[in-house]
Amino acid sequence: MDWRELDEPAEQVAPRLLGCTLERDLDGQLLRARIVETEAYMQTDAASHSYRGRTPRTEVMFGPSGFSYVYFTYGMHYCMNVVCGPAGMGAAVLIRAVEPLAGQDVMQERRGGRSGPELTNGPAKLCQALGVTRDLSGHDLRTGELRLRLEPPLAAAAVVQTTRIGISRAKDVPWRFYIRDSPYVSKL
DNA sequence: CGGCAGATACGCT
DNA sequence: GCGTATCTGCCGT
Repeated sequence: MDWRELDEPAEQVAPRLLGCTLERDLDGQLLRARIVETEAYMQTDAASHSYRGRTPRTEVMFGPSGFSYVYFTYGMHYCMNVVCGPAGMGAAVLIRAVEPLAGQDVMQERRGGRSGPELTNGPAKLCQALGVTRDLSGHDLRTGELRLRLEPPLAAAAVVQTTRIGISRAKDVPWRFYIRDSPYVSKL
């Protein structure tokens, strides 16, 4: 596991995180999930929270890579990012969808009884399933109650690159990546 | 299954 | 004040 890979620009880290796993310790249970969809956000990017410079909320995006950036939006949802490089730049990768690997029963409970892809096929859905809130923003993903495990990179042929979703600016930038044919992708 | 409205609070202008 | 890196339920096809 070489965490220096996260120092690369977000558009490079985003596809790299596909196939990697998230581990979450919650109420004595271990939850595991495989990342199947990501989006890159760079400081020079009008759609990024870091675009207009440092603020208390986005400070963590400008810090070292390998930490989480969790934000609250639409008055009720959390979304989680993996902070990446280059060092000193406000860049991060949004985790848009994951595939449950362990602890599906807990996730189902947390998701109001839903099952299958509805557990985690969206950035706010996966945060609800995994119990990720703003308390975990700025958390070191190498250790503690929420961890990222780097797995070997996927073959390029298994990765689809396209435009991002749910934004109003820089809509044409192709920085959304997902695993081809994964049923857990938020939207094709 | 696709489109639309409503929920609801926070950060930034 | 206003817009939001969203989700859900409800409607129609």
